[in-house]
Amino acid sequence: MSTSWTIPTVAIAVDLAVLTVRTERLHVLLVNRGVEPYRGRLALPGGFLSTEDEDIDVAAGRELAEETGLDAAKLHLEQLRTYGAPRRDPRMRVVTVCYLAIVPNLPLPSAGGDADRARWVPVDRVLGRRGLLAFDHGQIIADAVDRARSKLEYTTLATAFCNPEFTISELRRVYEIVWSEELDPRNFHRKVTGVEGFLVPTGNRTSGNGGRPAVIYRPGPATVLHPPILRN
Amino acid sequence: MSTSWTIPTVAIAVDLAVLTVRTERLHVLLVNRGVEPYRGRLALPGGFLSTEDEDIDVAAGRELAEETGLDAAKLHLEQLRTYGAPRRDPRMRVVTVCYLAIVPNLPLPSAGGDADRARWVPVDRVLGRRGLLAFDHGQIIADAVDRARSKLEYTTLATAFCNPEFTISELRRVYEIVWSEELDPRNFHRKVTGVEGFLVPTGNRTSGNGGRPAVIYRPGPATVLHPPILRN
DNA sequence: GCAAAAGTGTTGATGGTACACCCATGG
DNA sequence: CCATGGGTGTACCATCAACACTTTTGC
Repeated sequence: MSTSWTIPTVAIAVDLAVLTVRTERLHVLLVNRGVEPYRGRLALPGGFLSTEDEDIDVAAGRELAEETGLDAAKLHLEQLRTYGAPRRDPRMRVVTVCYLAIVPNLPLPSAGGDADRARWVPVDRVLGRRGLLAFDHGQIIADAVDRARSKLEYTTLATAFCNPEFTISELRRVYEIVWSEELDPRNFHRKVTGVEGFLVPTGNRTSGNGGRPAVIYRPGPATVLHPPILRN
Repeated sequence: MSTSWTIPTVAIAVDLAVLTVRTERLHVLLVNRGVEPYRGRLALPGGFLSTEDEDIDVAAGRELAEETGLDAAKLHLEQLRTYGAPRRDPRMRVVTVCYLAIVPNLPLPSAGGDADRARWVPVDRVLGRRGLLAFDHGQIIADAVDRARSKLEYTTLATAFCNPEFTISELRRVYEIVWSEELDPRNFHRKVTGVEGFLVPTGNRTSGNGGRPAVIYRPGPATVLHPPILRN
């Protein structure tokens, strides 16, 4: 249970709550547990922290890159919370440092992985259902979704859900899907274009979608929204 | 380096950033380190987590009660962040789960403790000074102050700095001192009395301070501020 | 009365919602 | 031409900063 040190040691895990928007719903990345405990249930991707010289934030980024196949430096990744209830893992004392990651609608969630590797699950299918998720991962997902919903209001987080180039309609759909709330397209347009540094026009426009072509934007340098875009 | 398990173990510490307002300044509770490393420097109060069955949130509450002599259940305590840089402690790999606590102006910071026990230090004296604090505790205090400043805007956190009964002037001084910003007393009064569930009048008034007596309030049931009280 | 602190009323600026209206494309 | 989605103008409403003004105490 402990090492030869007089200071007791505890296992530390790093888990990821990776959120994305796909097929008009908010999804979370989950893996099928192949081992006990909670064998067969769904769990957040993650792993134990080694004693090697790796910052926990870096470890989370490495995990994220492994799971998504993308460069974690280009994705949104932030610490969410640390969970340390005494018997959350029946094997031993485990404290989990959890991270919230936001990724765009990836073409392949787990292209070159194992059979039972990560898959996207709609958030509203896992929340409120008991017996589906391992450990306290239901609570963690709920906290992650709360954080994401809240940060859409006063930060530029929504662009992390979008591809590198996107239209204002696509950005608005992110808000609507994450918040489960309809927004007025006209007022939304004015709000987001009015925030300095939020959106940078690429100079290109969409075509072939029916209707007037939309200006295509890239994320700007701003990280906070002045003024914020508030829910109801 | 590791136990008989294949899972390596790491030491987990729980540290507290306890903030209060006293003598018209924001203070943080610090202890003098009596042992290496960083012997003689100031550090946040805290300790290692044992493997015993104690939730980390509960462990933080116990630490807070020990340091302040107050019932932690009646104080504001929330998780701040977890710090896990590889060499933040030169002895071994230590990951620290940090908590932010807010307490009123206590009559005694460390009444019945050791000689070099905890003491209150003005925040503006420790921030930006190198060589004064142990470990990465300067960064942690900066994060704690940021969190507190931000939460005054949209939560009822400010009442946690006040005694159980307080006037609107006292509440305003909390905002002004934590934000380092002067507020208009008249508009502030209207704002805080306009938020439902923020303040509950006790029916009593102050006397003997010169000037018109102020109504004395208790904290109400609200935890979030609708509408928020914003900085400039 | 006078100083000091508490509390109210009012005005002009600003930001938000609701919605009428115009623009640019595909079919 | 018409449907569809993109984008602008505007009227009305809530909120807020600024500050004149009233209230209630101690001295």
